[in-house]
Amino acid sequence: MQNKDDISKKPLTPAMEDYLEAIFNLGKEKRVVRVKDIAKRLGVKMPTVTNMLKTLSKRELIDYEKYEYLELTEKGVDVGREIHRRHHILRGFLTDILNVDFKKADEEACKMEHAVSASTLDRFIEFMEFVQFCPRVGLDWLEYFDEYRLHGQEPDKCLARMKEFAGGFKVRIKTMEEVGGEK
Amino acid sequence: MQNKDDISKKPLTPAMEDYLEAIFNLGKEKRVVRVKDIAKRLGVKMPTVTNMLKTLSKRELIDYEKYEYLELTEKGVDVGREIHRRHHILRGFLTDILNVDFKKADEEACKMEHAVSASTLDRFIEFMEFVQFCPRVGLDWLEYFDEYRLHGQEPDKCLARMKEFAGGFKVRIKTMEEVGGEK
DNA sequence: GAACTATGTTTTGGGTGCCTAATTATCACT
DNA sequence: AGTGATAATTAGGCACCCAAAACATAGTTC
Repeated sequence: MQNKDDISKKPLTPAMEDYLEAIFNLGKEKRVVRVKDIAKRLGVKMPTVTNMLKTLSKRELIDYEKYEYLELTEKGVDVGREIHRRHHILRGFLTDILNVDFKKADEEACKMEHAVSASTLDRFIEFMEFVQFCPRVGLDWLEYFDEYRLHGQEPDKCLARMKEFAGGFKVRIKTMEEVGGEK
Repeated sequence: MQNKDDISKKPLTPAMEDYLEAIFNLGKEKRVVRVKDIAKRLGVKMPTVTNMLKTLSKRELIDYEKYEYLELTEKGVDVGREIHRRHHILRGFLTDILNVDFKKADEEACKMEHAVSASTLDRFIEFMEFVQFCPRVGLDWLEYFDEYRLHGQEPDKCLARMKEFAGGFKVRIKTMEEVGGEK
């Protein structure tokens, strides 16, 4: 009893999560999931996959008999979906907010998804919702960011935009020492 | 010649980067850096540190003779400073933008700092600068985000705030399917 | 039904990163 | 100089992740 519980309580390693995500995604793309496909998707060799499948099977995250098809268990699906969700959210943040190109965003999201806690991930979601939701920043605000990025710090431009729909008001500009810099 | 080059080209592992960052920070805090201090800082045992020091020494990232003081090489300082900078920026993003509490932000920045490329990190910096810099979103905008987080989606409030300094205007609200959601 | 092909598995081994236990070096003090 | 406390190292082992090579299974083709 304690033995079984111990197994299910052990935290998953990042690699396990990657495999479950890959299997989850392949399961949605194809009729059956093959060892070969998993290997290709993750850029590893087939024996490596076989090993991991045995581990995942012991953990009751997949149903798997050798030489047979494999399927995620209910628990496995939960994990796979959660990791896929993280990936999706973080990639969305990188592409939509920070304007990172898709390929790079996809790669980095794949690493970040193991570093970020559930609660912090929620903050990412709330933040992205907020950006879209609050009229003060939503709309074409992100386009301004793009301009800012590409043409350097031009407060006049940003100010001018502001004044288009608001009266003049005081601007407080913090020094950037605390944000960026090692000097 | 090829041998030596190979050594310097191999990418650093996350663990190596953590050690270099720790040594870099300790070097600024104390007169000398001890194995014991590194172990305490990173939450590992002393033999583990000794092992890693040998590795880092082979890579010419530290100068180190056993039982003697250790120092970062020029190359080691560069890496240490860069990692420290990443840590600082990402933690700043988590605390200042997403409102994650310091302790958790510090922990997660420590993992994220190995996942994010230099160029993406620059986007983080630019974004944070932009938030402070552009009067349209700077100022007390982040306080609005906090309210939004804590009291749920209340477009009226956000709209009301907006109207305080701008005339009424149309609001476009995107569905969140693409941002959050697995359903 | 024998050879061929695609796919999956086992065996063996390497690299990293961590640990414990036992050993050795260093320093301060009398 | 000798002794004890502190610091650092060596030795040995475990978990995780990967890969090359040899072997196993099933299906196809002639």
